[in-house]
This record gives sequence, structure tokens and C-alpha cells, in this order.
Amino acid sequence: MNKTILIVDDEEDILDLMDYTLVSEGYDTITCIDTSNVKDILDEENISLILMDRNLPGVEGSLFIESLRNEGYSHPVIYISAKDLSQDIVEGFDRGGDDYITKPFNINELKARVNAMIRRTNKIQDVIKYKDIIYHHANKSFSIDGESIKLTNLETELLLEFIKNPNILLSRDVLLECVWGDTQNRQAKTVNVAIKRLKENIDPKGLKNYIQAIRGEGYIFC
Amino acid sequence: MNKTILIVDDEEDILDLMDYTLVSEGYDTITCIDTSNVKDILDEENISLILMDRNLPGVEGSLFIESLRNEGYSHPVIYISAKDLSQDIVEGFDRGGDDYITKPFNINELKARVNAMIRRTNKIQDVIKYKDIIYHHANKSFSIDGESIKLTNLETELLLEFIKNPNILLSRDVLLECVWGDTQNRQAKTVNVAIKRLKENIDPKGLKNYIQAIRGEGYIFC
DNA sequence: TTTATTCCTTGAGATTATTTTAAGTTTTGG
DNA sequence: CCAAAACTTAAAATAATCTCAAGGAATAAA
Repeated sequence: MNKTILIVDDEEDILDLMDYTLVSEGYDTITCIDTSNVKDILDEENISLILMDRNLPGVEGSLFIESLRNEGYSHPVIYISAKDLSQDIVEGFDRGGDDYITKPFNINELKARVNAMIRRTNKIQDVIKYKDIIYHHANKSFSIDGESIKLTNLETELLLEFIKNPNILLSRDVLLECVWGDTQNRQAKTVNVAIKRLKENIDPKGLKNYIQAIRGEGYIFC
Repeated sequence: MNKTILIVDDEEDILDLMDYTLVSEGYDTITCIDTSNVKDILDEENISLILMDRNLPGVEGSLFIESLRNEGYSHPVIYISAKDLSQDIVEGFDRGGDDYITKPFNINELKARVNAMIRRTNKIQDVIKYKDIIYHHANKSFSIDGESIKLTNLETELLLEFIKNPNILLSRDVLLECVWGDTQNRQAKTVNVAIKRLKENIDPKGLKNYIQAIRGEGYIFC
């Protein structure tokens, strides 16, 4: 999914230029010509970065950022401003900004700074994906088709083993070894029951057939 | 505990200026005149930020950063460089930098950019918000739905840890480490009881389910 | 410093969730 | 159609978490 950048600037041609540039860099954008809707947007959309002009009608940009910070909004902010004195820049940072680009700006530097900020603050979530199943490392959870599903520990380990080895036949013994860590004190039938429960959880309606039994051999995930 | 900044520059007077400035801002500093010891320092010290000159004897600064990134070092980097062409700046970011200050620099802007980077990468904020829970750094207090709630020190630290890491699974060990600062002399059960009390305080009626136990793993805040 | 109060840790038992076992049922391939 | 394998179900066993209460530690008040 694309990262979304909120751009706030009242100069239409500059707004368009930034919009065009960032869209062609692969970002989604939302543009505003003043700050009136910004909070609503931050509440409703998943914004990864704010580009903020300072000379706006009504509220001054950096003061608006300061008010956001005081309300707990912690989104990264890059100012895009014609105010280029050192004291202006310092003021912008003091009020809660993360970077400061002075107008007129070089378009490539804008791209570079935006990319760097996104890279730093939106560290790509650690995920493992197979088809429509995604495993989120952060909370050790799976989601299927965007819906997060609740699995027990054992089920999670089991599905993880399958998702790491798609299209590969896994015998009951191998699964006991990898998932249970113990081939001795458990019988192979234990796997059957665990797989049944896993199937129910990842595919309640039995439509997708993720896991197939191979008679006499084991199971295969595809 | 103070944040430590690693400064790499071969021009001694500039190095001294930066060192002096940052120390008087309350940071600890380590200075290098070339890159030869940098990796060792990053391995051994807890470095919060790297200030990196580009024109160094031997390796070019941004190429060195690139090599760090390729080895998995993810420390924040601000270049301090006389190379001030747009293409130089873009190059610096592309090679893994997070900010770029051109020489000669205004000392206050240096301070501001360093502070902003430390603030961002350490999630230091005056106000932290997640859903209807707001934390005010000024008085170390939480309010929920506008109602301020009274928590003990431990409970505050605990909730802070959760609110800084929403939707992320935190194991009892991690929590003991971050909140109690001690995994050795305390048992995991301590966490259970502390969380019980925290739950009671932030959600007396048990309606909101902020903190969920993940069996065998830990707790998750959402 | 002493006393009072609040807070934190621990152990034990209750509760709840998960996993295994076991037994019956269905499916599969020859 | 038969035997072996897989599936289903439910009860028993196990394991993790929650709750409570006691005692100790830390803090504030006198």
C-alpha cells in the first residue's frame, strides 16, 4: 500500500508541482490550501508525512504544527517555506517540525528529503506474505484479505511453518519436529487435529483449500 | 541518561565547534577525525545520532554511510558538508542520510536539526496521543476522554511503554526490561499483576479492552 | 526519626484457554 | 468393497492467566 502525504500550501502552482512530483514518485497525496481540514484528515486518513507551507491564510504554518503537537499528533512534518532566515528555520524546528526546505526549492532535493523522512519514520513493517495471507512480525499475527485473524500459539507456529514452505510437502514428523520441537512424546495424529483447527480458522467456509493432505505423506500448503 | 552523538570531521576547528555546541546542549559526544573507528564505536556505544562530514581522508563520507547501511547499521545520520550542489545533497540522501547541513552552517540551525532528529528518532514528545488516551509530559499524567486519571509511577511507565508501541506485541521480558529495567531479579508474574491494576485504572468498567493478553507471548495495546 | 500510608512483589488457588488423547465417522485409492 | 488414512468430535490433561491477599519496600507525614 502507498504512503500518503498531506500537502498544505495556498500557492496553487507550487501545490500542483509538489503534488505531481510526489505522485510520480509513487506516493498518494492529499492537498489542502489551508489548515481548516487538516485535523479531520489526520484523524481519518493514514498520513505518513505532512508538507507544510508557513505563509498560510489565517494560521501561520509552524504555529499550526505547534498546536498539532500539543494535541498529540506526532506525524512527521517538513516545512516548505519562503521564510529562509536562520531564526525562521530554528523557529520552525522548535515548533515541532522535522525538516525545513526553503522556497524556491530544487525538486530533486524535495524528493530526496521526502523519501528520507518516509524511510526513517515508516520503517517498512516486517511482514511475510503468501498469496492473500500476511504475517505481521510486530504482533505475531496473521491477516487474510486484510482481515486479521486470531490464532493460538500452536496454530501460529504451524501456519508460519507452512507459509515459509509453500508448495513443499511437510510430513507429520517434520512438523512435529519444527513446530512441536518433539517427535518422541507425541503421536502423529496430534498434527491432524491441529491442522483441522488451523483450517477452520484461516478458512471457516472451506472455500480456499490452503492445506491439502497427501495420503500417507503429510500436508502441503499452496 | 544523555544521548550520545558521534561526530566525524577532519577539520579540527569545526569538529571542536560542533563538539562544544552539542555538549552545551546537553549531549554526550564522541569525536573522530576519520572513519576508521566508527564501526567499533557504533558496536560498543549507544549512539543516538551521527554527524558526518563528506570530505574525509580515505573514504568519502556518504559512501561510508552507504556501507554502514549495507551492513545493517540504521543510526540516524546528518551530513555536515561543503558539497552544496543539489545533486550532492540528493546523492547524500540516496546513500542513506537523514538530513544534510551545508558548510558554512549556522550554529543554531545545527542545534535545531540535531534536536529535531533526536526528538523524532527517540519519540520524545510533550504530548503523546493514542485514540482517546493522552499523555502530558509536563506533569507525567494521562487523561482519557478528557478525564485525567491518577496512576502510580510504575503504572505510568507501563502505559507509556504501551502507548509508544501501539499494536505491537510486548513480551513480559521486554516489559520488564523497558519498564522495570531488570529482567533478572523479578519474575514475569509481576507484570501480570501490574497490568491488572493498570487495566482497572484506565478502564474501570472493563469496556474498552485496551490491553489484550496474547497467550504465551505477552500483551498488546490497541 | 518514627509512624502512617501507599505501592510493589510474590505465592497460592481459581479461572479460563489450549492441546492432547481417544474413539467414532468419513473419505480415499486400489 | 475393503482397508488404511484422514477427519471430526468430545472429554481429559495441561498450561497460562487472572485474582486475591499477605508481607515487604518505599514514600510521605508527623
